[in-house]
Amino acid sequence: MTARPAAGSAAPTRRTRRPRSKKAAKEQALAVDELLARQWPDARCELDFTTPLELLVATVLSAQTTDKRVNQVTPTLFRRYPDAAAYAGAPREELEEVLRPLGFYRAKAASLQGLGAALVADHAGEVPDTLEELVKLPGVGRKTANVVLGNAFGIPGITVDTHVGRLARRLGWSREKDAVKVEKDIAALLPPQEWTMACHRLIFHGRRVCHSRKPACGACVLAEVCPSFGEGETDREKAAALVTV
DNA sequence: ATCCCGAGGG
DNA sequence: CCCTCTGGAT
Repeated sequence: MTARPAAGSAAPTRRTRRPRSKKAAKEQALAVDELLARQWPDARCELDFTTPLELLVATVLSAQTTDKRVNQVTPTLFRRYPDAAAYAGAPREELEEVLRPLGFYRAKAASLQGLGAALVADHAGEVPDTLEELVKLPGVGRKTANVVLGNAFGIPGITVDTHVGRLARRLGWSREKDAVKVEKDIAALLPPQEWTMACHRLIFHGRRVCHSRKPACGACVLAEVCPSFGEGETDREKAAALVTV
């Protein structure tokens, strides 16, 4: 435990707000979640799928690729490879041809083959519904596993991708850069039933407003509750944001 | 040039 | 921790 300055004393000048109580932190997180829910009522998983296997495959393919482009290849993919065994037995070149527009197509083709083989070998061809089992599958990391849990099985999962990690830090929810630690920090702030949708909202917001390089703070509904408001903008933009608010 | 809801390997 | 895998949009 490190000593903290007494409340109300001449506060040390720091960029971030002084440490809040656990209760206040949770209230801020809930407020953020509600504001984002209002702003992005259509936030959801944007990958097209009808089964856990389809979502698992689509999520593996979504690495460094837009969901829109994944959705362009998955109809062909799902028709051609209807089950885990089909991916395991697919000719490598045939798989690569379908995946080529996505980027990383050789690695992704290998992932899908290995994934199909592992599902057949260890799970009777079915997609497991626990984090531990999912992350053991080749090509499936913690982020992919949580997407499948939350969106195919309805099991609360926190998806820490580039957006969720960045927004969690800007919102003061975490100071960590390690995704697993960020996940724990978010888990302590929001109730499990909010986890999956909260992540979708954070991702929507990250893509449309809270950009990595040039966040549009002037257009952000979280301006009043965000400890990072105004950071990362040019002076001109900061001034514009202030007069707009 | 930089960015996309990453994962695995060195 | 870094690097690589990859291509299309902006």
